[in-house]
This record gives sequence, C-alpha cells and structure tokens, in this order.
Amino acid sequence: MGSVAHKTAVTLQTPYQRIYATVRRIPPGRVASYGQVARLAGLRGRARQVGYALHVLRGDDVPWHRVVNVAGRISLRGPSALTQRIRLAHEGVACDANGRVDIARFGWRPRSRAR
DNA sequence: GGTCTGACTAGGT
DNA sequence: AACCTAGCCAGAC
Repeated sequence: MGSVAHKTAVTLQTPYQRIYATVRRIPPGRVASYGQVARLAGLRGRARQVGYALHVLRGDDVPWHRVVNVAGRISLRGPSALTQRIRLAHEGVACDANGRVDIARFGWRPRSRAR
C-alpha cells in the first residue's frame, strides 16, 4: 500500500522537533514536566532526552523555561536556573520557599491529545 | 566499537 | 525523609 509515503510523513519530524513542538504548546503561566513532554511528544519514558533537547537549544524560539522536573523543581544548575525562575515569575508562576513550583496549581493539563 | 554523563522518572528500601 | 536502582538514549571522548 502507501507504506512508503506514510513512513516518510512520520519520519518528517525528528524526535527533537516533536519535543520542541510540544514545549511550544505549553501556555504561558503553566509548566510541564520532562516526562510529560516526552509522553505528549510520543516518546514515553524518554524524559532525559527532553532534557538534552532543551539543553542544546539555541535562541528563544522554544519556551524551555516552562519545563521543570516532576517534583516542580528547576533542574538547571547555575545562572540559567535564575533565568528560568525569573521568566516563570514574570508569567505569574512563583516558586515556594523550597524553590518549587506548585504543580497542582500551575501544571499544564492539556484538554485534548495524549495524556 | 566501549564507557561515561546528564535540564529525568518510577519504584523500591 | 533520604538513598538506591533500573530504564532511558543522544553526545562526547
């Protein structure tokens, strides 16, 4: 059948592109975990790959600051962690005294698409 | 080729 | 609560 055309269409987007597309869907004022992004991108279980994809990002085309770990903590170390915290605060997402984002309050819960 | 690292996570002790 | 382990996989060396 049209297996070749189908395969081509699926392969058109690399895993990284799917990750970036998913992160771009996170609305301002919301956060998603690495594992959640992986799942939504069709890459279940590859949370580390999401971290690496964001790590190698250049520029600000992707709102990488809206991704935190599953505990609500900022996983970055160094000055970039402060950048992330500031950007989140600018969107109304504050960290508590322990440096955590309240996932119950700010976690992104997309209505449609894969959980 | 092998080995190690990391912006991860779930599950167990 | 902290700590450990397995699973994950692209890069770096």
